[in-house]
Amino acid sequence: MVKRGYHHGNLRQALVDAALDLIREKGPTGFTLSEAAKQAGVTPAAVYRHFEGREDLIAEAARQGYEIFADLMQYAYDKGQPSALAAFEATGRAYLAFARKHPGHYIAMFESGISVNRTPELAAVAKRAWDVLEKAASDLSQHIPPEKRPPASMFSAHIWAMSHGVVELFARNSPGTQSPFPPEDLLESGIGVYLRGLGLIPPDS
Amino acid sequence: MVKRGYHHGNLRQALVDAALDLIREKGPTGFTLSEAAKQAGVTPAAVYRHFEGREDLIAEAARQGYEIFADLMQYAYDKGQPSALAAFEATGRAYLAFARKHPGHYIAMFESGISVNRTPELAAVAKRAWDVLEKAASDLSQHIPPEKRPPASMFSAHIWAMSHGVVELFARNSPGTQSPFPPEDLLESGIGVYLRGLGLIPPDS
DNA sequence: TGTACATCAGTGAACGCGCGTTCACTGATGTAC
DNA sequence: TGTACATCAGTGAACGCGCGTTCACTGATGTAC
Repeated sequence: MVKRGYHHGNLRQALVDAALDLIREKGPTGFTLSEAAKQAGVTPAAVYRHFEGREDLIAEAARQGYEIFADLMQYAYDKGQPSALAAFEATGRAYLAFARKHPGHYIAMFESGISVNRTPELAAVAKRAWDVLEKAASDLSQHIPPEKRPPASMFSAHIWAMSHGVVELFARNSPGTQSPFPPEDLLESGIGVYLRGLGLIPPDS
Repeated sequence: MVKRGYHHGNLRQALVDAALDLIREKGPTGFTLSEAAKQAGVTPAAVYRHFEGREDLIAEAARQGYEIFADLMQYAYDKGQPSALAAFEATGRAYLAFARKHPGHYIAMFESGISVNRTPELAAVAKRAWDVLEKAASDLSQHIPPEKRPPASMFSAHIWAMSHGVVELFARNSPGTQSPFPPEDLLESGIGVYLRGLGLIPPDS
């Protein structure tokens, strides 16, 4: 435990961390500025030294999430090189791994209702993450004859949609109750079938 | 405009309808029991003649949504008969059509945080909808040699995940900003690639 | 058909609560000389 | 090295608000005779 007196030292980040905890535990609805302040050991009013308000705090949590997310995607992509297929599949797995490992960030990003266009910084970092996936899809589609090749943006949108759907429906408690299969397997097999449909892996495994 | 005096006549349903409107407009967070009551032209206290409370009202909205949803899925399935492929594709389209046409219901069902296991009725009707999709997937997979055939529940989970992902990311305003493609096209092409991957439609369209 | 009465579906006032936000303030820290 | 002072980062009290919920009530409706 770090000693502190009147001045906190790093209150801004402590508030973001508290917000992430609360968002994870209680959902974006249950999160309150006052409680985040309390958890950081500080008066609600102190929050206003660092953020414009409640929304601004959530937005910062989401921004940090996108930053981590983009880094993870980039790392997965790099690690899969030089195989375009390996790189692509690694980014798919990274998506789910991120959702699992950083649920607070994930919720702040995708379920809190804050728009990615809220600030230019937020839009930029979201685009960075997205671009990694699109790059991986683009690399991979070089193996498809040009006349049969779907646009990389469509390709990656399909994968993003399936990944997001698996997370929302099966990797969290909400409406899909529990999954009939582990979400990781579900996503991996789903992407497998999809890639087979594009002729990128052999028709029979 | 229907005349009414002291007694409303059909307050229960009027409250559900008001809730659906508010949920659509302001999200599940923005929805308040008091406002729903006001919109139905009634005192907040009157709500308690018909519902146990706020959550119960949302749950009823979700239940009605699942009812409509299951009916739509069933109708699409039936209409596609006797072709298993046509039936399956129709259910996929029905998913997106439902989300578009009944956004309030969709949000209450999938984004409001209420659990499908809240009541037996809710669980039952959700299962009914889900079973139609699984049946369609099961019919269709009869055309796959048994040893290569994925479990129908996995098959349908993939499709559900992609459908849900497309809706969440691209058919609503939230984080995917706007889609690079119309969501309907995105889902249709995604499912097409997937079915090709299962060998259910010819490799080259 | 008319009356008495039970039941039902609403009212309206009140409650306690926690929220986000504001404000003047003060204690701690850093810096110029 | 010591002192004066500006700046910074917190406090704590207060605010107005709308929320969900409760309660005793009353007006409207339906039914038995």
